[in-house]
Amino acid sequence: MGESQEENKTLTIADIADALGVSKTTVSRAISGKGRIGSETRERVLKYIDAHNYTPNVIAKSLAQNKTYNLAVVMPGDYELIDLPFFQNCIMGIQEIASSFDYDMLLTVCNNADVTKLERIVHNRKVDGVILLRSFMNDVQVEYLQKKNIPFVVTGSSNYKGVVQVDNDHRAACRELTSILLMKRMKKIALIGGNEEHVVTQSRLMGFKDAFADSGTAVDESLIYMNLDNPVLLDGKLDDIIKREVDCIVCMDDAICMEVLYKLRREGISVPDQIRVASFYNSSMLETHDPSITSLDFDAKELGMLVCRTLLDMIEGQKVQKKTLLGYEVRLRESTK
Amino acid sequence: MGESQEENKTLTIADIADALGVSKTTVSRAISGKGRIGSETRERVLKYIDAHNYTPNVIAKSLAQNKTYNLAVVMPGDYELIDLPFFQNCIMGIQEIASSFDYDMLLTVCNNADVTKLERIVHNRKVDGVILLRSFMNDVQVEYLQKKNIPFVVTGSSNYKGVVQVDNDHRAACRELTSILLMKRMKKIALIGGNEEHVVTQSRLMGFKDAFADSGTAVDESLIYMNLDNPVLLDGKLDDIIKREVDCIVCMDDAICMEVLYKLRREGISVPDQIRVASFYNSSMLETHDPSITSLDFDAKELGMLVCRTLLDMIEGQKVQKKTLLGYEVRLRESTK
DNA sequence: CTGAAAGCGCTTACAG
DNA sequence: CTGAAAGCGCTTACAG
Repeated sequence: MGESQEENKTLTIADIADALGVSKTTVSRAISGKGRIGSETRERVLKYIDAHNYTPNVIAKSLAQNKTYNLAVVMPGDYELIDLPFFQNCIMGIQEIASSFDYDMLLTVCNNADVTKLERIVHNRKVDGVILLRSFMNDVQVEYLQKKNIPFVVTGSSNYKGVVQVDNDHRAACRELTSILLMKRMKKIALIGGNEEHVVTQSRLMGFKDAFADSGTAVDESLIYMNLDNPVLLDGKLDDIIKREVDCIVCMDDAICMEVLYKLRREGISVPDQIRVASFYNSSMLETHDPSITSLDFDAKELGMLVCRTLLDMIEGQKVQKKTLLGYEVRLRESTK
Repeated sequence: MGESQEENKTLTIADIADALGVSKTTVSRAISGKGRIGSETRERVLKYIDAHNYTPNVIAKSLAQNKTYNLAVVMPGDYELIDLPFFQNCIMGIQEIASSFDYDMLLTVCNNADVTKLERIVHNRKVDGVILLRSFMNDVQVEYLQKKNIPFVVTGSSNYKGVVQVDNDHRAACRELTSILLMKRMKKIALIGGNEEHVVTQSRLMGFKDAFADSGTAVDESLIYMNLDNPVLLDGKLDDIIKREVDCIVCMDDAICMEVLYKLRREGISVPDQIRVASFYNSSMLETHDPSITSLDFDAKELGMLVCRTLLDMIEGQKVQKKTLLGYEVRLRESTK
């Protein structure tokens, strides 16, 4: 009796203990690998588990250990379409690492203005840690998480003290690309940037200025146009920029770059003959564009993987590096010939 | 004594019971609203909870109720870039509904060939139900979920029996758009489709054929090109199609449509003067394209919301409609003038 | 209307 | 090396 194998009845640790004539403690130890246990006993338990296709109840484990084996990933709600591949690849990277450690990923969408979704998740104790996919100069999410003292990592850079961050080295990348443009004897370079509230915008701006400093040239501040993530505003400014007959337009991101290219086409201005164009970011759009557009290239998936690994380390209580910078590549293409 | 309010100590139901001099049972009932309880007692408990910022421990609740308050959303791993906004909007819709019912969304990426990630989640009992963002003619995920007898809903259509599905009415939409093209006296219409394994591809094909049947015209099967999601293959076939001097090219999705437009531009063939173009799907790419491209428009966010609502109903044990069809809009633009 | 008690399926001091 | 027992924070028959 009791020997029948009902496939549907989900096994518990108690069932296994009964079947094997050992205690639940022993079974638990065999599974977790913690605590002393005879290797022969362990083998027996493991073999039984394997044969009967047992999986521990993660919820019960969670309650006992006060851990959820879940990560929250916060995606900004106001993304540009063109940024989607970046987030997506990043998420793929996170997923890959998380699941390999038996963690799951709880995705939520938040605007910087509205953190209630994040609050709910944290307050409900549904996650062991949080990944922010974007950060702001004034970041309500960061402040909330710091206050709550919950492990979190920012994808990108943060100006807040003590925040663990993993980023590509945007500053160095923009510096290098800008230097190349300067070396190609472009004098009047216009820089068009988006939301100044994004930390990455600031990094890019600094990299741009670094290059000028390196070359001993003064930056013409009047050629730096910021906060032009709105297409209508941008369009107006572009009329100015075109009138000023710049050698090159450098766009801080691809959403802006696409608008610029669209405008130039409408105005019948040819790239690169009449004006050069480059972008500080790289979507596949730019690569297949005609002409192809010079840009910077970052590996979003790798970034996601590292962010996730860092967060898991923090959760396990290991020391982690405050700030990790990943590489980049400069893609010189036809638009700056 | 015991009156000090330590902000950091997380309250439990037992603390509240103690403080109020009632039993845990009573507190639980006041919170859940289940079971008989005096309204005065309930008020007292609720007031205390509110004042002390108590949130129930969802994990403990999960264990007791054998429910997780989590949903899994499975995103295909082999998506086209251009489809990303669809998935994203869908996910936004799901999120919105889920969180309003205090459910969270566990996102995972799976190829049809590899369901191990999904299996892990289900096996670990981390979710109460699953949403599949895409389905296949032969769908390992569907088969797995059916076998496991776990509530799930498919976004899109499924040919499997008994699967709950929410979809836009692709067939009717394609029928209507095709009918319009036929009425505009286009005779030779080439249809270019992607992966025949996707259920939606079949629906679109049927809609296309419906329109011909309606108009009493025979479909020229030789003008129907399928499985051309590979750009290189597509390019070759397009040479054929161009040679055959069709009036119009209808693309089953926007990835294909972009390739077609790219090819036509390279060949110096003007749209719509020399050839008309339409797409059975609508990305923002087509709208801003020059010329703008006639296409079908679906509301992905609405779809996501309804899918999620349906799944939640299933989880709560309510009867749900086997198949729900949502509307669409035909966007006639310059490319079929 | 209310409460004592058992239970959900694990983990983990503690004792041996 | 192994086990009995308490505990994680809820829910829910059952009894009153």
